Amino acid sequence: MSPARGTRVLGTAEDRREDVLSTAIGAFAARGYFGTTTVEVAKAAGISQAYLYRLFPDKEALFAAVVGRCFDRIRESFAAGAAAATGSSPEAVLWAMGGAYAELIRDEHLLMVQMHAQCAAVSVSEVRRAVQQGYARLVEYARSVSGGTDEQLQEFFARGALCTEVVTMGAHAIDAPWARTLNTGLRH
Amino acid sequence: MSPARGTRVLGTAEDRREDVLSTAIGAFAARGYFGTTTVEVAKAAGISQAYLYRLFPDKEALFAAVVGRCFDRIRESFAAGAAAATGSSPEAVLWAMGGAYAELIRDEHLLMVQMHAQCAAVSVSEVRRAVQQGYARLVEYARSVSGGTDEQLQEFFARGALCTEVVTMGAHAIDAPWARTLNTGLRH
DNA sequence: GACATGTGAGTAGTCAACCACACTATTGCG
DNA sequence: CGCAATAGTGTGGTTGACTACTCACATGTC
Repeated sequence: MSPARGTRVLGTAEDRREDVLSTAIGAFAARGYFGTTTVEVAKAAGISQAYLYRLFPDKEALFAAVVGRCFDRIRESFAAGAAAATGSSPEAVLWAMGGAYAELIRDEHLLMVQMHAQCAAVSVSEVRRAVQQGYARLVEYARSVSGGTDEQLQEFFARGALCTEVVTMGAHAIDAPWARTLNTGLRH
Repeated sequence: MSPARGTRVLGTAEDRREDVLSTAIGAFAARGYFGTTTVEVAKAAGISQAYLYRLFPDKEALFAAVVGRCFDRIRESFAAGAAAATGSSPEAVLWAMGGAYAELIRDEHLLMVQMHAQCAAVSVSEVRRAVQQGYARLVEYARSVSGGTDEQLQEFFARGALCTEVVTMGAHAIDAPWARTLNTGLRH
């Protein structure tokens, strides 16, 4: 039965948590863990700050959960890329995963949260744990699905790291020799 | 003539600014632009917060200056490495510069400010300008002194980016397959 | 006397976290 | 079925601590 007009409709807390995790990526993207207020996150999710604090114990846990969510998305994109790879050599699979990742980060918010997570990892223990665990899963997944060597995997993630740096500093939109050097062959 | 005992000795404002730029690297390292207070920076430099604001117009200019200082140090380390290179091939020179850089970041503070600068670059215009300019100089310097190709230079900076990520998340101290994969051959 | 170096004591505003309370759904029971 | 008790969803308003930035004033230097 559909609810009467004008009355409030309640969802489940779990639904709301999902909403928050999705919208908070956009909220944290610009100024990261320290520079983003919990009010901004709540507003982005369309809930009150008070309720945000009922969904997550504190700001640290909230951000760590958002970071975990970002890693999940990346892992999913790896899987999609690997599934669509033309060929089964490590090179072909890694190349396809890189392409899927490049597609994923067309929305730059995710990339920036990734960067901010690295920064917060320095001094926020729960975030550091999330980043380490996220990377661990990413590396092992990439290894298992591609069968690449340590060197190939390292190169793969090094290019990802460079890509992140280039985009956060805005070099991908600059037309100068130094920027072209960094951008060469990068599919952001 | 040495000043009388117990009286205050004044330096020049320029000296103080230098002090601040050096000590502020340590202050900003842990929590970055948004997470570090100007009081902390002043305390690290041994001056009052009020005087800090006479030396720098605002927090943004202060942090941008600190970032510029970090890039200067990196450039110096590149020069030292290049000077000590055994051989003049691009590979040899880049390898030597990488080694000097690895030596420089034995003090992890510099590396972390570098990371935080990337993050702040997303939303703080003056910092973004400092990062772009710093990278531009770094890339062009590395190119001119090594004579490397775009591909070689890109690989060089990609490994630097990976190194930064690994250290900020603490993976260089972890003994697990995924961490070893990322660390392979990295001289942090 | 003129100017530079340097500080204590603010101010107006912001932030994370909390609490009392209102509203909605579900369940138990006669 | 009726209806009260219970549990879950959601918010306005507050608080105490903190933050970037300022100003009047003191001290040292030429």
